[in-house]
Formats: sequence, structure tokens, C-alpha cells
Amino acid sequence: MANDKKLVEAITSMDVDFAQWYTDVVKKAELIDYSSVKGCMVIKPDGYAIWENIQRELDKRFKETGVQNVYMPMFIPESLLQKEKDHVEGFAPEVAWVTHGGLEPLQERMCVRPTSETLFCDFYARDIHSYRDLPKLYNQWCSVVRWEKTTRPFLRSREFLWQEGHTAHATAEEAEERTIQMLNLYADSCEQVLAMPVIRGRKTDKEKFAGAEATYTIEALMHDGKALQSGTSHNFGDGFAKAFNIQFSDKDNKLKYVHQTSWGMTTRLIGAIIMVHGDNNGLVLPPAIAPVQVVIVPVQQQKAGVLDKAYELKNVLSGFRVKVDDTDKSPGWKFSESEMRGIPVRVEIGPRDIENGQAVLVRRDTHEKITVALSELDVKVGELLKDIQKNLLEKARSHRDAHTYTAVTMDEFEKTIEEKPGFVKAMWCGCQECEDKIKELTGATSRCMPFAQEQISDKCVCCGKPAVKMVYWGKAY
RNA sequence: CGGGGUGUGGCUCAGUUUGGCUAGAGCACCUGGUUUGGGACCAGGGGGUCGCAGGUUCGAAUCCUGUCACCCCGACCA
Repeated sequence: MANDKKLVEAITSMDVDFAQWYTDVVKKAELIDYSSVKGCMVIKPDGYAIWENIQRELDKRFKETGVQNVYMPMFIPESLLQKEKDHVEGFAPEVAWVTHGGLEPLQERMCVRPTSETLFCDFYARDIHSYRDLPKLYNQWCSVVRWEKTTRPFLRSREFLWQEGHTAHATAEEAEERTIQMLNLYADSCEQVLAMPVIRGRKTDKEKFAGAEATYTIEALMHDGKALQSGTSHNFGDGFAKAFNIQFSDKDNKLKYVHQTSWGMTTRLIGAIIMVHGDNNGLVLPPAIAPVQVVIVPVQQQKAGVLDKAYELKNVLSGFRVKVDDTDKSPGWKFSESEMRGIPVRVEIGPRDIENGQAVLVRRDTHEKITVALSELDVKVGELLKDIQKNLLEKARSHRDAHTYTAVTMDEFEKTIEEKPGFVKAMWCGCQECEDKIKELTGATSRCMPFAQEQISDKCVCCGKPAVKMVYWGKAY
């Protein structure tokens, strides 16, 4: 195509420089803008609308499992943060502190929440007295602050939006069950809503959350072969309960500690969508979360009846999120623009089409063009959106599978990581020395110990001692 | 926090080496007209004081000192 060159100029090709491609897409699709605050971004209407759609889908699923939304303060007194030792050590290096109220120095400084375990615990300690008060299934939608040194839009910013669920249970079993339930909910949402396949598994001790007994994760593979942790679910056991003294009287009238969980997903998911589905023409959005699912582009819109027809079609398609692009740009410009923004389906309607009682449909994922009778438009668009959603998941899945390798020896491991970006499945003895050594040799970290274990060999890929787990390894964002 | 790079209209950049007339270009924007099936064209127009502070000089975007911000690569994190 003659205009390919122009498109390549507009967006850096992902094969040339993936990082630059990402930045170009984020900016050109108008998802964000940089702000005057280092590491903080302006989330623009399209970016925020994607988040709202993700939020809506997740929130609905949370509530179906009995979760209720609450809101906690954004400030945490230093003394509260310090109650759980591992937790404070994990987060202290990256919290922002408030030291003054107006002109007066504060008696005790407060950090801006990097996560709200301590606040929920403080509250639960006062609120829970009896087994009748359990379980507590609370979630909050908010922003948190972590003073990151290196920042990238959506992937790592100093302030980001997320949800954090915090539950308290009477028994360890119940807490573990909830931890896994939420991880599965995340994984299913990623696949069904974001069309993004994920590996479910457990983090090694080295990679687990500060203060957790066990951390479970879903790991996705980006187009460049790097892994992205896309959601985590933690089982705290009774560690926090003991630190914060959260006790209840059980049926047997004995005082017991609660067992807690927490789980979170963030705006990082938007970065994941970009890097999983995007192409050299820009963003590609799964229909389920696309702010605009269908764009109608009138051709020769100055001609009588064309714009009217376009609006008429918008009404016909009222079951979808539809926009008519009636700006005075040329059609070619509108085509490119809609592709840049990742709109799943484009409807072209011009005098020729009107005369023939038809319209041209173009799908964003395959660029395939089809002509349909106007009488079938509604049905066809519905089918197309479903098919795109399905196709994106399949494409992402086959990309991931094609970039998942196995290694039995360290030589194989190093060679694979170096030559073929992606996941490497390898056996592990369970000791952190091997984990550290693998990172040092290859730059890859353990992503997770998948629930779906495979017996690749009997020995640890690193030290050769008997293996206890098969682990997914990879370079990560 | 270490290494590298960049700051000049909204954006991308030229000009800086060797200081000198009114600081330039393309894109974007505004007005009018012609156009419209893959980023249209013509004409006219508005907009910058060169990241910031100080210094050298008759004269600074250009030289010096300091400072801030952003980007990339590493170490740490959703």
C-alpha cells in the first residue's frame, strides 16, 4: 500500500524499537499525556474510558462473589505502617511522606498509601469481634503512590489507579479458598474481557508480597516476549492479624486470630492490552472494553443524505458503543485515525453504498473488508465484534504458546533466553540460590510456579539436585 | 541510584562548533475557497525570546557556572 510509509513514520515499528512503539501508541491513541509531575500521567478520555470498562467488568464479578466496596483514607500514620515488619521493609523505600499540615509540622508523619493492608487491619481490629462478623469481604477502588525511580506510562507510574480487595476469614482454609477464587476470577476476566491469556500460579518466596504467606499471580506474555505480572492474590494467613491484634470469639467461645487475603489489579492492565494486541498501525482494543466499538465514517459527507444516513446507521446500531466521525478530515485520515485508536469495527458509508443499500465493514484485527446489506448491518456488526473478541484471544494464545520454551540444562536456558524472547519452562530445586543464579546468568526471574505442573525432568535446571517444581521463567516488565 | 542523551512556537527539529541584522522550517492551528472510497490542495493569517538562574561581553539560543525537567540503558517494583 502506498500509504504504509506514512503510517510507519507516525508510529515507530515494533520490530525496530518496541519501547518507542509503545510510547508512540500510548501518545498517538491519546490514552495519556505526560504531566508536570514526574512519573505521574494525565489519563485522557479514551484511556480513562478503557479503565472504566475494565472497572465495570471486574466490579460486577467481585460483587457476584459477595464483595462490598468501601473507602479508606489515603494517609497512613508511620506507626501503623510499621506494625508488620516484612511489610514495612518491603514498602518503606518507595513511600511518599506528608510531614506538615498547613504550616505546622506533624507530630507523626504520615505516608501516602502505597497499599492499604495496614489501614484495613487497623479497621478490622476494631470492627471484628465475633465469628458472626466474618467473613469481611471488602474492596476499594482508589489510587496509590509508590515513589518509583524509573517510570513508564501505565506500566510503572508514581501514582496509579487500582482496586485492592481485603478479606478476613475465620479459618485458614476459607482464606486460602478466597485467595484462589480471586486469582481465578482475575484470570477469567483477563481472558474473557481483555482477550489476554494468562498463566496462573504461585510466586516463589523471593517474589512474594511483603508480609504474605503465599502470593498467587497471573502472568501474561507481551508481544516482545517479556512477561507482565497482571494481577496478584495474597494469602496472609494470620500474620497481619497477630501484628494488628485482629481477634474474634469463635463458636467455641475461644479467642482466635482471623485469616486474611488481599488481591489487586491496576491500570497496568491497559499497558498489557496495548502490548498484547497492538500492531504497527496502533492500538487494537478488545470489543469488550473498547470505549468506541464501532466508528462510522461517512464518505463524501458533503453530498446530500450521506451524513443523515450515517446518523441513521448509528441508531440502527444503538446496541453498541458507536461514534460517527463527522469531522471535516478526509476519509483516509479518519481510517488511519480509527486504526490508531484501536476501534474494533469501522463502517464506511458513501453515496455508492447508499445507492446499493449496503455498507463496508472493516475489522481492526485482520483489516478484512466486507460488504453487507444495510438490513443486516446490526446483526453483522454484532457477529463481527464477537468474532474479533474471540480472535484476539486466540491470536494472543498462539503467540504465547509459540514463545514458550522448555530448558533442561542451563546452557539451553541461557541460549533460549538470549535468542528467543518468551517464557522458559524449567525445573527448580526450590532454593533461592538457584533463583538468584539464574537471574544473574540470564536476566530472567521466576514468574510463577504454575498450577498446571509438568514434569520436564527430575533435576533442577541450575544445580542438578532433585527438582520440586516446574517454574515459568522470563524477563519481566 | 549509576551510565548515556535531550531541552528552541502545540509537535518534530535546524541554527550552537567559529557570539553579530527582525530566530527559521515542516507538521498542527485559524480564515476563505476548491476537494472527499486509505492521512487532499491553494491563498492568506496567528503564535516562540531559545528549560530556569546567574555570569562573561558593546552584543548571548550560541561561551562559562549552577540548577531543574524529560527520555533511553542498567539495579528495584503493580
